[in-house]
Amino acid sequence: MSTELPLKYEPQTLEPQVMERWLADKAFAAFPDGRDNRYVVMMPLPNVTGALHMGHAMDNVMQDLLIRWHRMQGDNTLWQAGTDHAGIATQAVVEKRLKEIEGKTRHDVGRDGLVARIHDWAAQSKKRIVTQQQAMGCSCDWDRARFTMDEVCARSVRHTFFAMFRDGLIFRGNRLVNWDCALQTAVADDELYKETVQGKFHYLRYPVLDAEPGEPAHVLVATTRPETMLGDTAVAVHPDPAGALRAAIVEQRVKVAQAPAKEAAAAQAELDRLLAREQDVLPQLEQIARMAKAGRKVKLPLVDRTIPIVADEWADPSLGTGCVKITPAHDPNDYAVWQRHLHIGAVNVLNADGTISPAGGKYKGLDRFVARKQVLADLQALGLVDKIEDRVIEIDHSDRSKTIVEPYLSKQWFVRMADVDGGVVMGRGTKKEFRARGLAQVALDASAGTLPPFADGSPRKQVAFHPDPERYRKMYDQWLAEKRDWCISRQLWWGHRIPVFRGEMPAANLLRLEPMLGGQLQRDDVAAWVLLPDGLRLSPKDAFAHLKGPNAPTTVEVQVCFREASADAAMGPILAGAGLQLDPDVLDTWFSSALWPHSTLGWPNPEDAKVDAGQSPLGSKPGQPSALDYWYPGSCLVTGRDIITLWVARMVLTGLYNLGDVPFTDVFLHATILDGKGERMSKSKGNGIDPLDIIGRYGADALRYVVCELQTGTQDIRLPVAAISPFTQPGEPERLVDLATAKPGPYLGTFLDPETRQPMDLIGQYGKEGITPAKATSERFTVGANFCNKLFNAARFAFLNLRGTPFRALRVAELPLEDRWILSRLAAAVATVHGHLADYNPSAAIAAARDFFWNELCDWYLEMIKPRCRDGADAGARATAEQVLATVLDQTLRLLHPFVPFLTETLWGKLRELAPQRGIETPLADSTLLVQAPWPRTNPAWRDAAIEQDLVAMQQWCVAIREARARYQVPPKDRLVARFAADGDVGAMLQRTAPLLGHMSGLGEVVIAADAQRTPDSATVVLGAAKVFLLGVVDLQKEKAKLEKEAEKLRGQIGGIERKLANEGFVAKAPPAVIEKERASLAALRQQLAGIEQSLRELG
RNA sequence: GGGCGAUUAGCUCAGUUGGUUAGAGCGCCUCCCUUACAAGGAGGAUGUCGGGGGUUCGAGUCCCUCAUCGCCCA
Repeated sequence: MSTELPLKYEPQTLEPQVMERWLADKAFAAFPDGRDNRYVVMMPLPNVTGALHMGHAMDNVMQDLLIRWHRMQGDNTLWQAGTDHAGIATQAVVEKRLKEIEGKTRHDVGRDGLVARIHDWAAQSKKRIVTQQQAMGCSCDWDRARFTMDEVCARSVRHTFFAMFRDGLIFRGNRLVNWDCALQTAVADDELYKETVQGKFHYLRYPVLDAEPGEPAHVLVATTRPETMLGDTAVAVHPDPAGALRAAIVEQRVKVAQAPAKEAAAAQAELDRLLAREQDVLPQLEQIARMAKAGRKVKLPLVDRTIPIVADEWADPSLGTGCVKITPAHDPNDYAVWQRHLHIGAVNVLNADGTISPAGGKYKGLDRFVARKQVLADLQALGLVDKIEDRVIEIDHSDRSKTIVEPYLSKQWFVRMADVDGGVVMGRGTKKEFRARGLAQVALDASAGTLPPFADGSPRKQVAFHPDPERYRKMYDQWLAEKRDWCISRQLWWGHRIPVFRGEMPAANLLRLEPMLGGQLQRDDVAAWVLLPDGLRLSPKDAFAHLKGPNAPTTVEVQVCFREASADAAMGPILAGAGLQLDPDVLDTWFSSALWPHSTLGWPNPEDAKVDAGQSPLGSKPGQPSALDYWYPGSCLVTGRDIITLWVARMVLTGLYNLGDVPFTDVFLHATILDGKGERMSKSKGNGIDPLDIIGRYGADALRYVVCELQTGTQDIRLPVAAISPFTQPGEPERLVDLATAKPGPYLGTFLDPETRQPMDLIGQYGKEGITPAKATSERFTVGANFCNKLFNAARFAFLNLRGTPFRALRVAELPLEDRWILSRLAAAVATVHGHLADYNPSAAIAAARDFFWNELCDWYLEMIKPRCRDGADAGARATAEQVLATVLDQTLRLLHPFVPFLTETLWGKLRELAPQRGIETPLADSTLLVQAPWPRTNPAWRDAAIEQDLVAMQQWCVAIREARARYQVPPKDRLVARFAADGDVGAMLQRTAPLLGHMSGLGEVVIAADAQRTPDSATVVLGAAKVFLLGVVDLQKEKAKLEKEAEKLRGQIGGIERKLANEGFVAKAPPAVIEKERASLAALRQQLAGIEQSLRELG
């Protein structure tokens, strides 16, 4: 470290120097060694879509806090860094730019071309992210950074897919997805947003086939999307319309009875409507329900299909026509009806681009919105449109393309989460192998602690959540308990391609291949399945047998997967000859992220994992285990609540599946960062602010301090954010624009400056559009900057007084009072901070550290030793003060280092120069860099309850005297004469602390005597049973008013306790200890009141 | 619609198993540029603990209910 400390605290120059030093020294690098105590944190990999925001800052700071804390405790500590390729998000960003800048679509540049461009984008993003993380002080092992698409991770993905495919856990099936017709891909639920639009509700008539006398000629249904009728496969009616309607009426009656006045009319109107339906609609519904039971059918117009009427509770007799058209391929609820009535089938009438498919008959090829008009016109011409109503509807839109998404039935790949007959082998081939019922179940067992023990009988580790174990475990368990299959395919080009060759072929062809394939299929690096047209999936062996049997189908689908990616190129052409093609889809990003805790360590084989040039190898060395053997399972996953299901659960189950062990034992769920409006910060909302903006203004330590302070428990954090207006003139004062109230600008992430009405760009993406960039700030961070400034100056004070005095072995018992006190408080603070960190409570930890440093070390200790540090003071006393000061500063810097690493590291270097050996009885263990120095340990011998008690009492007197000085406006430099009227314990305490008390409260002369007398011009301060008279300051009126006020307050408190003690119930039922406590405090308060009343009498 | 949570000082948040008249930081008011620090020091003011009901000798804390807000899942 540089030996010269600047005069002022300047994080902007200091922090980069410190990080440079850490990186040059490879201070964060981890290597397996002989230590058994390990600490491993796998960074929740940020995605390469763009830059990090404050939510990531929270995540990274929490991890760095734990990592630095454990590193200092001597654990072999690995913080695994890296990034996620984030399939759809990244592809969408790059496609958007391609369109904007070059006017091209992905089809123009082709699959390889697009992927190459995304790689370029990802490389830039990764660089930016690392810059941000290093600026925040993240102490990751940068030589091990991974990317979910690099060779090491890709091999893990491949081997995992292969194993699950071989085990029958991965399969291809039907699924209703949200289809983005513009991007031509499925989008996830969290990539949707709803928009309310003015739409229409169309009532359509479907003619009843062979209507019998008395039966309606038509069934009336209603829809907002008439073109979907082309895909209808049934019409549904409630099986018991009368009962259901009756139930609705009863429920509504209750609502009417309970409705508050302002809602009464609306509730009554709804009840009236339901009652009317009993007359108007119900009779016909009853009849249709009977028809459904009789298996009657209707004729679907335009496509001339005959479809059944089914009885299903989805059809609500209190809504619409009471009957519902069922389009399983294009509506989630209808899909559910299909699952209950499989015989009705499903007809997909859309192509991937949103045009009508051949199943739509003569509408084939029309865009869905064109088809909508055409279908409606044709139905009208046939007189089958009953009426059309205006209606406000909410429609899902794709966040990526901003277009309306369509529910769309498509074939997707899934991981089976449910239990499997015969179970699933976990950790196959490892020493930890065991059998589980299914993937979801094994993850449930991990949180419940019900995983089977290891072969040697020792318990398998489990997963615990913090800081609210029950709440978070419930979230995790409830999601997993559904055991819903995990859809892992995405219709994208960016990602890990699904490594399955598949295609249909005549059964005869397959049989002809049997002699050739027989041997191949015995190999353990090839897996294949044969699917029969009815969906039955058979192993090749069973398939050959089946195809030779009596009910053999004519065509089958064959799926083949190789364990090694290299086999694809070799086998691809051969398989193509048999009609098998590599599946075009890619895997869900979460599939590769789920493997992160072991893929990064080189699974399946760290010995030959191909890391990048210059990176730390993952394999074993003579006498040292591989990275995987040494660091798996890891320790703690630090992430946000929203990711519990998406990620935590999946990491647990893949870890167990591949390695037979959990990926980590603890999950720390930190708060979500919200903006000033209380909305979650996110890239897609454009309200995320760049930590670098904050760091540039306040410093990384200030950012970290505040982020730690904000992390209290389970409470989400509101962070009001302002823009620094870029439209002020030079010389004009800075103007902050509150983004919670500022009007939004033309693009996401832009706002209007209220003064100039000009737009500002807060996310730095609209330079091309000519929008002025603006930096964000939040005044919350001044607290952190102030703290750092205080620390800097306190250390500077110490440095001014440290003169390289050599270490001497001191005996604590012989030290002056203030030294013994600060050592006692230090020991307490170390224990408290450590305890709060162990409880995953950074806010309480930093508050405790701050309280010690500021309220005890700075406010009292540094002031108390000033007399000893002055020139001319006793040399021995001064040397002792220096040694204690150096020791306390040493321990304080260590204690604060995980929170504010840059500043503490800087001060550490200077401290080591000025006090090369620190310690009291013996020298403390030293380290060149603080980042690698040992964490302070509580020295129980330093704790001294009696001295702490004395000092607390002394401080109370001091504050009371200062308050009197403030009240009488005694100038700070005036030394007062004080007469303490005290004896017994209080008198003894005052005797012991008199010199300190005198110094700290500006007393010139101190008298302590049981019979001390006031002078007429004395101010009186009463504390408990004792008083002090401050001579020569009094203003009689002020003095009386003050004493009256104190007396009044005491009378109030006494009254409260007296009432409580007079309450028979309290005395009878409260625990004796509580009653005793009340009696004691009553006595003390009465004594104090008596003292004040006496003083009042003396004043006349 | 189902689940999980939140609502405490002007702002952002603490408040452990129910137990004196509820705390912190920021902001605010008064005084002080005292030789580490004005990004500081000394002192001070500030609350119907979202509304209503209940349990209890005693409720910010436990229960019910309503309102508002957030997150996850459908």
